[in-house]
Parts: sequence; C-alpha cells; structure tokens
Amino acid sequence: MFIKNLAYEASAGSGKTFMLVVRYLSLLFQGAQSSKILALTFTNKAASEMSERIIETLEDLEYREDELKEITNVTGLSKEELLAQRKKILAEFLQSNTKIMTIDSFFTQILRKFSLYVSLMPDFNTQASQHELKLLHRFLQEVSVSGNKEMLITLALESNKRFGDIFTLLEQFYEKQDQLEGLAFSQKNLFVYENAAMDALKELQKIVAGCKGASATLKKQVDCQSFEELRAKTWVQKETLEYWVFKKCFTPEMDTVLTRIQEALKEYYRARESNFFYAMQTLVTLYKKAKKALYKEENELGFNDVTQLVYTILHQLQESEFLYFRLDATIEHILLDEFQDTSILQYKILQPLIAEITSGEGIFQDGSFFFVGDVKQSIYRFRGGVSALFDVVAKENNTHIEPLKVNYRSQKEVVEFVNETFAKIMPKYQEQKVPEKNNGGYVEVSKEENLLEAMQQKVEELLRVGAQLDDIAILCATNGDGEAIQQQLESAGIEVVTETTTLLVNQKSVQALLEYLKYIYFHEAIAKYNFFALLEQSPYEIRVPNINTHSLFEIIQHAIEEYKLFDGDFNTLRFLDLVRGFDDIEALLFEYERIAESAASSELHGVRVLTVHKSKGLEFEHVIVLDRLKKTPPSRDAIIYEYDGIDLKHIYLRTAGRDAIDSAYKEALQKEQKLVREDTLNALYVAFTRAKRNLFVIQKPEKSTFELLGLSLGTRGVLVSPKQNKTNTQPPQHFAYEELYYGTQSDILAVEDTQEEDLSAIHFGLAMHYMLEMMESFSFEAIPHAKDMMLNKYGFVLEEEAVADIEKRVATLVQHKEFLALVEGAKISKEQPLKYKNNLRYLDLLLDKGDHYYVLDYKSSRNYSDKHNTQVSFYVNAVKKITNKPTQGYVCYLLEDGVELVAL
DNA sequence: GATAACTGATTTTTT
DNA sequence: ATCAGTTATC
Repeated sequence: MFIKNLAYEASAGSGKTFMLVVRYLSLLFQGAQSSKILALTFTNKAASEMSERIIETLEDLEYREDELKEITNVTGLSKEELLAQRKKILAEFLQSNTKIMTIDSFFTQILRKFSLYVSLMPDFNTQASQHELKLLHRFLQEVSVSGNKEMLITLALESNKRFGDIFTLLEQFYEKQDQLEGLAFSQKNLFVYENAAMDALKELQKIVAGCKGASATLKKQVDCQSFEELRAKTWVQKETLEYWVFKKCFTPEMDTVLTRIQEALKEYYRARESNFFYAMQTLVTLYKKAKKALYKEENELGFNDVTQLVYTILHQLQESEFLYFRLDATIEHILLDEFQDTSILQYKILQPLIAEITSGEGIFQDGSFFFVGDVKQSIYRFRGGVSALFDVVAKENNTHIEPLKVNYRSQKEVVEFVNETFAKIMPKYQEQKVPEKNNGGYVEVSKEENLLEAMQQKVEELLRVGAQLDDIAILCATNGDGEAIQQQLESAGIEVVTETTTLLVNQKSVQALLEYLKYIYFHEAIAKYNFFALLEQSPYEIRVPNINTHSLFEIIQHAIEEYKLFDGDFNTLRFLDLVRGFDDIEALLFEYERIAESAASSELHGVRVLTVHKSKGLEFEHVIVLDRLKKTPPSRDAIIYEYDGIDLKHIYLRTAGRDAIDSAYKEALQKEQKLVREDTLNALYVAFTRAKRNLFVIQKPEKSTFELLGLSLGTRGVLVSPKQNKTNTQPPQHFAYEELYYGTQSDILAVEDTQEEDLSAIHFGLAMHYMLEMMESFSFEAIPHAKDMMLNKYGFVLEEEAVADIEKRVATLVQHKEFLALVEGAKISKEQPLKYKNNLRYLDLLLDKGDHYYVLDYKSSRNYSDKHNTQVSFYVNAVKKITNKPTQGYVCYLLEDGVELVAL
C-alpha cells in the first residue's frame, strides 16, 4: 500500500538506498513526473548513487526480484504492468530534468533564481579561494570604521580567545541568528559583583586572622590581592569550608561568607556572559555587513551563506511570489535522505513546501512526503545537525514512522555483536535481524599495548586468509591517526589509500603557483596579492615571462626557482610533474579543478584508511576499528547552546568552575555533556556497522574510546574470506589506451590561439562545452540550470552577446531531430575521461546504445575541420578497440546559423 | 603516607 | 578537560 507521509527509521545496513529507490520508482510507476519529485541527499556521491541505482533498476527490472516485489506491494500494480511500462518510464526519466541532488545544490538553485532580492548576482561563486581571509579582512575594516576595535579586543582578551576563534563564534551566531532573535543581552557593570565578593572575602580574612591554629597555607589561600586571584581559588567552588586546612578554623559563619562569595561570583559570571553576548551581537551585525560587502562587490558566498540567504528570501517574499516559486518549481513529492543530519534552518526552508504537500490540498492532492534517517548515526551535531528534528518533523507532518528491522549488509556475527553492544546502552535500540543466507561473520575485540603494531598484524592476518587489499578498511578517530596508520602500513610494504589525503591543488604551495599563473595570464592584481599572501611575503612586482615563447613547464619551473618555492615541499615537484599533461596556461587554469576531481576518485590499490566520520554511508568487507592513538580532546566550545527539542532555549558562555555555583548553568552543561556522549556512541555505532563480514576492534589498555561500551574481549564466529564472485558494479570506466598521437583539443585551441590571437573565441568555446556538460538532459527544461552553471564559471569573461549566442546554439541542439535520435534511449556519458599515455582527455559525449557506441565532439566553428576529424577518429578508434563494439563518430557543429551533425 | 592545590603539557569530527 | 608531577600540610 502506498502511504503518503512515510518515514523509515533506517538502521545501518537496513537497505535505506533500496527503500529510497523503490519509493522513487513507485512514484514514477504511479504516474508522477520525475521533474516533480524532489530527492535530496547530503553528498554528491549519495545523489549520483541514487540516480544510478534508479537507472540500473529500470534497465534490468525483470531480474530485480526484490525491487519488483516491493514496488508491487507499494503501488498495487502487477509485475506485468510494471514491466510493460518500464521502457517508457526509463526513457522519460533520462530525458527529463530530474531533481535528485544534494540539499545544498537545491538551495543554490533557488538562490540563483531569486538572488536579485538580496542584491546578489545569479552567477555568484560559493567556493572562492581565500574567501575566509578576505572576509576577515573586511570584517576588521568594518570593526575599525565603526569604532568597535576596543570591543573586539576586549572580547578576545576576556574570553582568552584568539581572533580566529572569535571568528568561528561569529559564524555560529550568524548561522543561528534566526534562533537567537528571542534572546536579548545587555551591557552590565562587573564591579558591583567583584566588590561584593571582595567584601565577603575580607570577612573571611578576619575569621582566619582570629584563628590561632591557622596554617601558612590557609593564610595564603585567603590572602587574595585581586578578584581574579579569588576567582581562581578552588575552595570557592566547595559546598562547605569544613575541609582541608580550613577545617581547623571552621565556624558556621565561614560557610555563610562562602555562600555570599558564590552568589556574587554567580552574578559576576552571568554579567560577564551577558557582556560577551552583547558584544557578539554587535560584532555579528558588522560581520554580516562584511559578508554583504564581499558578495556585493566580488559575488562571493561562504558555506552557510546560501542557506541563510534562501531563508531570508523566503521570509521577505510576498505570499504570492513565494507561491510562484513553488509552482514554478512544481514539486509534488519530496524524498529526504539522511534526515538526522538536516539542520534546523534547512528544515525551516523546506517546511512550507512539506506542509503544503502533506495538507493534500489543491494541486498538491497527489503529493507525498518521505524521509529516511537514523538518529543512531547522527554524528554531525557540531555542524548544526539536531537529531531531535527527526521525531519533531514526523509529528509535525503526521508522518508514519516505520522501522526497518533487517540488516542486509552484515553477516550474522557482526549484527549480533552490534545488537548486544548497543542494546544495553542506547535507550530505544531496536535489535536488527539477519537474513538466513548471511550466516557467517567474525568479530574480534582485543586489548593491545601497541595499537599500530596490532593493527598491522590484523591486516596481515586478513591477507593470509585471502582477503583482498581493497576490501580492508581501517577506521580511526582523527586524520592525524590516519597518517600514523598509513606510515605504519607503508613501512611494512602494505599499500594504502587514504581518503584523508588532501588534493594536490589544495596544497598551499600549489595554490601559490596557481595564483602566480593567474596573474601572468589575466594580469589581475588580486592574484598577485594572493600569491604573496600564500608565500607570507609582502607583495612586490612580478616579472611576467612571455607565455608564447616559454612552455608552461618552463614557466612553473622558473617560478619555483625564483620564489624559492621548493624548500623541501614535494608538492611543488608533483605539481610540476602533473603540469606536463597540459599544453598551455589556459588549459591548466580552466581545468585544474577537474583534474583534482578525477585524481580524487583514485583507482589505486590498497588498504582504505579513513576517519569514522568519512566512513559514514560506506561499507567494507573487512573493518578494523582502531582506538584513538592520542588523548580524547576536551570539549571546549566556548558557547553552550541549550536546546529543548529543536528550540534554542538559552545560551551560556562556558566558564571553568561555573557549574559548582550556578545550577541553571550546571543543568545546561550536563545536557551538553550527555549530547557529547551520544555523539561518541553514535560514532562507534557508525564504525562497527561498516563491516560486512569481519570486524576487528582494537582497544587500548587505558582511557579507551570504547570504554563506555563495556566490551568483553574475545572472538565470535570464524575468520574466513570467501572468494568473491565479483558482483560489485564496475568502477567508472577509464579507458586506458596507448596509440598513435592524433592531436587533442588543446592542440587545436593552441593553434587557434596563435593564429587568431582571439581569447574570446577560446572562452566562447570553453563556455559552450561547459554548458553542454551541465545539461542534465537534452531538453529545454535543462537549459536554465546549465546556463546558470556556465555563467557561474565563465560569466566574467563573456560578453552578453556571447552568452545569448551560446544559449541559442544549445537550444537549437535540443531541437535537432537527428541529434535527438542519436541520444534517444542511449546511456549518456558526458566528458568521459579517456586515458592515453599518462594524459587525460575528455570525450564530449559518449553514447552507449547497448550493442554499439556513438562518440560526439562539439565544435563551435568550422575552422580547422580537418583537425577535428582526425581528433574524433582517434577517439572512435580508441573506443572501438576498448569495447570491441562498432563505434560511429560525429562532429557536432553548433554554429551561429544552426546545428550540423557530420558523420565520419 | 594521605590529601588537596597548583603547574604545565596535551588536544577533533567537516557538507 | 584531564592527566602527571610537584609542593605543602597534618
């Protein structure tokens, strides 16, 4: 039966993606259009996985018994009816403008549509380099101009915080500004309380002076010259002074005085807290001003800005306009993934949409709302996630919550181990069931002095029983631990793949080089300043080499020498090596981000080493969970946010020793500590449930992170690693090919460059390619979004006419009958990487028609058409050789006066 | 020897 | 925040 408002409490491995896909397909089979189904996930990976699963399932639906059965259950349609519709639905899905994306990209799209409401250009940039630095700079300017320098300095000094930490707090305040609105703070005078405390102290001093047996220590304890000294004493936090050196001189009056001191201290802390938050609120207004200036002048947004601005817009808009947006977007069904990680603000934006749909009125009467999540896996509280949201939202929208009780991921021993471990410690833990075929598995809990050595031994043990290197994952607490693990394994000759390795282009020295190249290419002063800022030098004139007579390699080599960039940093050398794959500066400048992307999805072999946080959503055949190598860090967030459900009740300034004298603060602190404990517990749950077959838990003898679980040492089950019948889906195809050199796109662009010296033509071509790449389908609906994306990337180098021209050409393409016939029913790959020698090239469009392939290359002009032909022939031959299937090549000319498809 | 206060070192997770 | 180590007192 189809339930309109449904949520799944989806424990780890219980088939969450399966249920999402089934839900999505059920909607399609019931006649919903895919453009009206909004499916939101948290990561790009999850979004693309979902799209892929939907297509795959539709492609071979007749063999997908589980899915078929579930869809029949949900829709009430028979198998035959489903199979009869399958082809049509797949074709429609592939053609239409689907809305399966991350929540962030969804909000980004909304903001692009409505950006003008907040004086923002639609082609804003969300990931500008040096954004934080620029913001800090502007913020300090604002503070200075408004005469609030003093306030900022006092704030930093009084809270013992660096500017950087204050900056983080400002961002938090900015993020929660809407929730903080109800809380008011004023400036208060501290001297009243300081004096009251010091007065009381004087009486205590009198009592001590009158006591003959007072020890030197006691006199010293009471002899405080300043309020600060008094505040630092431990005895002010005691319930009574009838202890230690005080005991000898104790009288009941001493405790009366103590209470007076404590009362004064409590008020002092509250006043200080009020001053702190008052200053914060003042500074946040300046912080917002700085942000606004930055996005108005440079069109740059930070991470939280998109969500914040969308929220602002939704509240500013008139009801009718808001409705317009909803109608325009035509969303009738909402599917939300990983709901436990949704932030309150994100939900508040979606809430009106959801409410409209669940009310079932008007055009939404066929609408539906569906979400899946697992509060046990909520580990992103520090990023704004509030797990209470799950139940609140279910209640608010009258949603039926259904637990998924079967674990399809892990073998029996692992599931039972997890059940036993967490049932006794998580309040509402639901035991997971295991299908009969998963009757194996192995779990080993051990306590070891040397964690790294033990870990290495476990890896070797796994390899001995036949485990594949790639199927082993080691989960650790921190990135630093990951590096230590990597070193240990590599020195033992075991290959390692770290997800923690940051990308080469994100390294400081490489970024400096990129800024240098930007400067010598665009001659923009900002790049020069960035360059020297990254080098931590004051800027001076850069001698610009002739980019026509020197190769890219030479230019970079020269820069490394001239600015002494090597300095033991091998990243520069690796970058230099990588640069050989690019023919000229502009190829590099426009493509380095893409190179980074393909480098990230490395096909390297080795043991996976990653943090528990990064492992979320992944699964591995064999998992080794390693205890923290270092100490557990203290929780030192300066501000304690006290929530009641999803409502922010109060905020407190974390102060040592305050809990002993202020009961309201104590309560909030304890709540916070409970949540921290839950976070730890959830992280452990995530870690343990990543394992499919074999799980090793390596504990340290003392202060173990696993202590709160009360694990007993030992093993269960039998350690085996059955030969895998490689059922897992193939990794994205990378065509490896070594053959004759026929020329590449960059060669041709380079020729155009020298002959025409017309940069705008190159930008035009790059922008058109990019827009075509961004087309989610070859239909009219896909144009606006693709255009936005193109503007975002190339808008600043294109004339208005050029933009209109590109759009016109793309529009002509999606009406071109011959082209549409080629695309029809094909599995489409855009910008398919093609590897030859060690260089990556991209096929503009590769169409998989099952028994044959089409290769298409877009061109914006007829110049050099001979070269185009040889180039495409090269691609065709490569694809033919690799796939052993007939392949036809086309050059697709998108010209000013129409589209022309030339077969080779 | 037991007890308590103080000093100094150590120390995360990320779309 | 929490540990280990040191110092002072009874």
